Amino acid sequence: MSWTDERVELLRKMWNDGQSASQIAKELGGVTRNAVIGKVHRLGLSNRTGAEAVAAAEVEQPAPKPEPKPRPAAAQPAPRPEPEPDMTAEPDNEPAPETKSTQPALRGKIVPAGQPLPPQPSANEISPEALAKVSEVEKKAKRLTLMELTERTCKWPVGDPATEDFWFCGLPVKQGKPYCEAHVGVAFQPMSSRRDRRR
DNA sequence: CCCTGATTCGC
DNA sequence: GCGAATCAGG
Repeated sequence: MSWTDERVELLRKMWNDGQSASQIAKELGGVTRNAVIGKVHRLGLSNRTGAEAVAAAEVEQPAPKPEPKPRPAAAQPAPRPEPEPDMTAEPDNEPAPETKSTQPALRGKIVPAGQPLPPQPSANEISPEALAKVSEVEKKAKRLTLMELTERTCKWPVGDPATEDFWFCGLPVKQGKPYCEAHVGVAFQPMSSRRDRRR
């Protein structure tokens, strides 16, 4: 692969967008993160300042790092892969026997548009904190595509699969979980209380 | 261990 | 110019 104008442009865009070299490399394909970094330096845009060096990429993302107050609000966290009730509240059991099929849990079937989430038993017993954390995390998400997911990236889907505005969290997963810490919080719910169903 | 960017230097 | 190897750090 060579650095065509298009590829360089994408590189610039992503770099100025705050994407990491490895992410850019994955996006471009055919190059390693080293190649990307090397190119970045040769292009003289190693310094990600938006001060002035930015001559060709005016895609400034207004989100330096203020102190947003994401309230628990959350009325519809779009996705809910598998709110596994989790019977032990302890991550001892491996829900996914498959080691080869890297396919996310949401593989099943695409819910016929119209009925987002059929099974929603006693669902939302998730702590408001967890939800707040999720919405907060989604701002820092890597926004990976299905193909970019690895065994160490959070596979929590965000957005509507039917639209372009769909991606996977992509942040580092927790332990051997399929999700990052924040998403594990909502995916694996501990038994609310032992009273629920005195089984 | 996973990841980040920075540098070097043979090609 | 390119990027693998390496370095330095989180």
